[in-house]
Amino acid sequence: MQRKKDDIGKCVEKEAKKIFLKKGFAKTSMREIAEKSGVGLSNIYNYYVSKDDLFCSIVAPVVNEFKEMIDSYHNPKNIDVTQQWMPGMAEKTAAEYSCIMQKYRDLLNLLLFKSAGSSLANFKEEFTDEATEMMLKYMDAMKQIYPALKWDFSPFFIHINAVQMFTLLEEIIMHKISEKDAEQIFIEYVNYHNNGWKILIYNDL
Amino acid sequence: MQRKKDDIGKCVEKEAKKIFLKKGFAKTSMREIAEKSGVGLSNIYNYYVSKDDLFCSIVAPVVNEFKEMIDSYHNPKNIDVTQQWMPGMAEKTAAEYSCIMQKYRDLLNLLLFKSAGSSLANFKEEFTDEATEMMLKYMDAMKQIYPALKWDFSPFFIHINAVQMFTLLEEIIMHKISEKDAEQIFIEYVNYHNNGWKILIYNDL
Amino acid sequence: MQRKKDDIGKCVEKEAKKIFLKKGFAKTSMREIAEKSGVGLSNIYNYYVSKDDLFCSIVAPVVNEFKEMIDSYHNPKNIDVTQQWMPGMAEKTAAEYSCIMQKYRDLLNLLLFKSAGSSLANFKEEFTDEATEMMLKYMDAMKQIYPALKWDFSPFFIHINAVQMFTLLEEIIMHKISEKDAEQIFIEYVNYHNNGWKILIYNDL
Amino acid sequence: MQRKKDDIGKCVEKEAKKIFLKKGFAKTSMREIAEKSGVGLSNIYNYYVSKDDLFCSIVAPVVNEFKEMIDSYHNPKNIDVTQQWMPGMAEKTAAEYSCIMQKYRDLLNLLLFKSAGSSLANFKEEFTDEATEMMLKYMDAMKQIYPALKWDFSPFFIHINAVQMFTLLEEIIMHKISEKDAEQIFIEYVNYHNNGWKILIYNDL
DNA sequence: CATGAATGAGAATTCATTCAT
DNA sequence: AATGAATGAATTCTCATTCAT
Repeated sequence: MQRKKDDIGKCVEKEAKKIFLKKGFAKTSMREIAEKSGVGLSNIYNYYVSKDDLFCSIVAPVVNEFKEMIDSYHNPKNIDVTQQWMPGMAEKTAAEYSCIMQKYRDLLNLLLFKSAGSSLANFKEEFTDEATEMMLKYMDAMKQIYPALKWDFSPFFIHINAVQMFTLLEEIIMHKISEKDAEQIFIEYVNYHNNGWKILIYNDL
Repeated sequence: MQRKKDDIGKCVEKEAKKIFLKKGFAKTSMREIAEKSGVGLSNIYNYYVSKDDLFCSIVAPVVNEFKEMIDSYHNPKNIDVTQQWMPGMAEKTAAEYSCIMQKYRDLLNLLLFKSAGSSLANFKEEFTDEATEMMLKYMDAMKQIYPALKWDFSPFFIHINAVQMFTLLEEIIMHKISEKDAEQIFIEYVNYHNNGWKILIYNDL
Repeated sequence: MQRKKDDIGKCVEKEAKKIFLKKGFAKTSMREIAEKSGVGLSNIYNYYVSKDDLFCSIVAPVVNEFKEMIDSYHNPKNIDVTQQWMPGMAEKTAAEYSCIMQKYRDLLNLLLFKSAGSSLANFKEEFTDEATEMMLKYMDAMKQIYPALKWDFSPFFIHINAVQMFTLLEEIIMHKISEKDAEQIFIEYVNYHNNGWKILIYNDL
Repeated sequence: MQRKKDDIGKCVEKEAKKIFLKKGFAKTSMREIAEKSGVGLSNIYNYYVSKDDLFCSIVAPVVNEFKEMIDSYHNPKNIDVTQQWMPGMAEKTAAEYSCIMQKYRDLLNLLLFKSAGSSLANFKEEFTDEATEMMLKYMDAMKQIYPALKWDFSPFFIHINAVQMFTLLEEIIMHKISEKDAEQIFIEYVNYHNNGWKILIYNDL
């Protein structure tokens, strides 16, 4: 009757994921997870500290990707402005989002729509806050290098942009847009906004 | 001990609003509302059919404003295309959102961030779906009048635009942007997007 | 807005009857009665001491008929055995039941099927107990007059007979037998049992 | 503090049975059952899905006996009409009822008198309906074999007979007739009615 | 006679989590 | 690692009835 540790973990997470997706974090009970996964209710607590811990474990891969995304921007060589001009950065970002969505559509669904009640309920907000700070630093760096251009955007404006990226993800998930269509949408979205950015940056010229 | 009907209603709603704002719908208990408002728990049920009913009552004003917004667009004279050119429409819409946000910032907060678990949990989605259908009809009408221009946008694209309007509201609320700043943001937002629209509509010319 | 006393009473009872019939005593709430009848909930208590009192009032006519039935048997002239031979008595009884059912089918429905939870929940039992005692006395009297015949029936046997009369009523009500068919059934029933009685009474002869 | 599963089950059911018997299903609270049985209120829900489930579990044995009774009649060899003449059938049926009553007097009491409010509230009606259908089929079969005799009884008449069997049970239970007396009563009852049936079946001859 | 406000006890059920084994 | 038993606080909601006006 004893399965291997990994086996149990995978099994519980797999079933829990299904139920979380259907009912959301708050309305999912540990009991149901136990029953559906065939693992003893109390045994689950040998693997996960709490319901929240279980949820976080499930959703960890996508959360980590986002964290790595942030980290990569902290790495100085990634802001080598001579290499990485603003629009290029937008493109890169969009590509990353797109990639994440392809790999983790379900988990994103969980994270963005089903996490109410969990400790990740505010993930979007927290992440975009960080991303905003990041971006502001980047802008500052750029200002040193191209002082002639306009780099003074309000934090709020930057934040909005970060969030709207998520909005895009949310819409694609919610309307079950196919991967192929989604890719196209990302490209269009970036083009659309790159024009916007360019106009703003070269503003007074 | 007997207060007037209005008194009770106001009192309960006022306290409930506070707690809903702090904890969200799901994590707020009727018990607490009763205690904080000084109204007997069971007595509340003489005024509101259920916790959900109470929440909806509190949030009704802003919900109604949105409904009226939709209704006004159903009224043919509001889509008098000869009078109401696309960008103008966007401006009008933005003004309406801005106005709603000024009047009902707290209620919007409830509706957009704290409604998980209630029957209004999907308000944003439902409203933007309706708004999208509305817009598509408008586009159709325009096509009859200006057949040379491009009016074929995908429902998804339209929907995104509707949702991003909400994203803007959400950001303003969440970051506690002052009314004055918010107004400015709305104007900039509309300008920014009007340019986008124009380019798209006059596309092939 | 003020209706006459009678008016209110009738109105409340009429609506209450409907609801009691649909849901039974226990699952009917005074609130619903108040709402459906358009009479203020607390005002109902000016007319009826309690929910139970209301139920009893509604059902009073049929209860009284049964009481009168009992009383009439207490009246010595109704047991004038020279006039009223056993089978005749059965017939008379059946006729009475039939008559009651014709006049009060709804109330019987209430009394027999919907009274659980009220003070009349055990009406059938209580009535048949009384009827049984009655009958035993009658048998005793008969024994004085026709000592040659067999009059020694167990109380239980008598009781069964009384109850089965109710069973008949219950079936007719539950299966919504038409008045006409019901009448025929009563006649057949009595004939069937009269034969039974005769055989038993003349047993050893 | 931990008892074995069986222990708990038995203990809860035993106490619940007592209370149900005293107060009836509707007026019995899970609270009281928990207190009296010394089992934590919420713990009961680890064994029984609901109050109704608990009640049904208690009463299951007798319900099953009735189900088996029905099933046995569905088995063709049990309606081997050459072997099983009508009166014999009646006798067999009575014997079965008698047997059930001997084994499950308390549970019958619950089922017939205390089940109001539970999902078994209409057990008698539902069972007799089924039994009636059964009997009608049997009559049809008999008609093929003994076409000269009268087999055309109205469903209602058949139903009455089925119900009266229950009435008998009810009376025996309610008046706490001893097992011995009850047996005698069943025999007399069957004899009494067998005569009735014979007369009816050979009616026109 | 009528009303709206109020009450307070009580209902079933849920749930995440812990504990002893 | 695994299990079944146990917990206890919490939850929404119901209801007959009373009271002040």
